[in-house]
Amino acid sequence: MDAALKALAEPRRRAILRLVWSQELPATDIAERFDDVSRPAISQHLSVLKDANLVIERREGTRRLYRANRDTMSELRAFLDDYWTSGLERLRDVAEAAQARKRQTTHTTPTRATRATRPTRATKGER
Amino acid sequence: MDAALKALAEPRRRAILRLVWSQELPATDIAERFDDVSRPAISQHLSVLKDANLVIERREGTRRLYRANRDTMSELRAFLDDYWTSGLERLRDVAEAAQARKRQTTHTTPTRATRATRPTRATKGER
DNA sequence: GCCAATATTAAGTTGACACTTACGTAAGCT
DNA sequence: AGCTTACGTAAGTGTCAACTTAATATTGGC
Repeated sequence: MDAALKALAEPRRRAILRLVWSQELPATDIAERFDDVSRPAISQHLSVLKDANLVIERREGTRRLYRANRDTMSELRAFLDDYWTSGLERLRDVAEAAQARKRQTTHTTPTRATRATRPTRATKGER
Repeated sequence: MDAALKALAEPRRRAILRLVWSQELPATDIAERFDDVSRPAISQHLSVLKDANLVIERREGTRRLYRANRDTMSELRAFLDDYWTSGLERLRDVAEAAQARKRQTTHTTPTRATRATRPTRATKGER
């Protein structure tokens, strides 16, 4: 999902994905729509999209036909919908935020040494 | 919308956005959750998120409080839902693919002047 | 086998960007 | 005023990724 999001951050790839959204197209056809970029560039973009599972490649003779993988797109949407609101640590964070703030205003923090209540780190590992 | 998508491509920023999703937090509190990155780095991320309209900044004394801008998030979702399926030029593009291919074999177009017959390129300008 | 067509891979360049440390700035204390 | 806290900005660095041109697979037809 991380890969998909990163792949979509690039406008050119969104344009490509759009082209093959409702049509299967060979690489050449896709590259021809872009007059400001070389064919290898498109090929590389297609590779990224394929790795992110956003397009599906089908070989036919010497040609490679691409079409959007809509399933991944809906998975992505589900991910975006859930990601922020998925609870549990959500609640923990909120609770400790208040406590952290309180710790600060209640009294002039005597020292920084009171590290006993170390705050839970944000999840670096992306869930 | 482009900026929002690009901002979300970075995992750290997603983590930050998650932190302030249901709570307003001062910059320091946010930075404290990340032990593997410096405070200025977080500040820069917050700046990006703010530019992308994904968070809202509120000043209170010397502190700056951040919270997620959920409106932008739902706009983004709507954008993702519509972008690929929004028809019209979808069909035009497909139709003109063959034409573009044909035109290439003819004489090199002398000037860009023929605006009327100019093919609608894949939207580089994002819609 | 050889050639042409289709497309990716290799190698290198460039610009963006996620970081770092150092410094600047603004608001509240005492 | 001077100090501290809270935070952003400047400047520099290393890495990554989007592109280029040149070279390299595959496939199909002769």
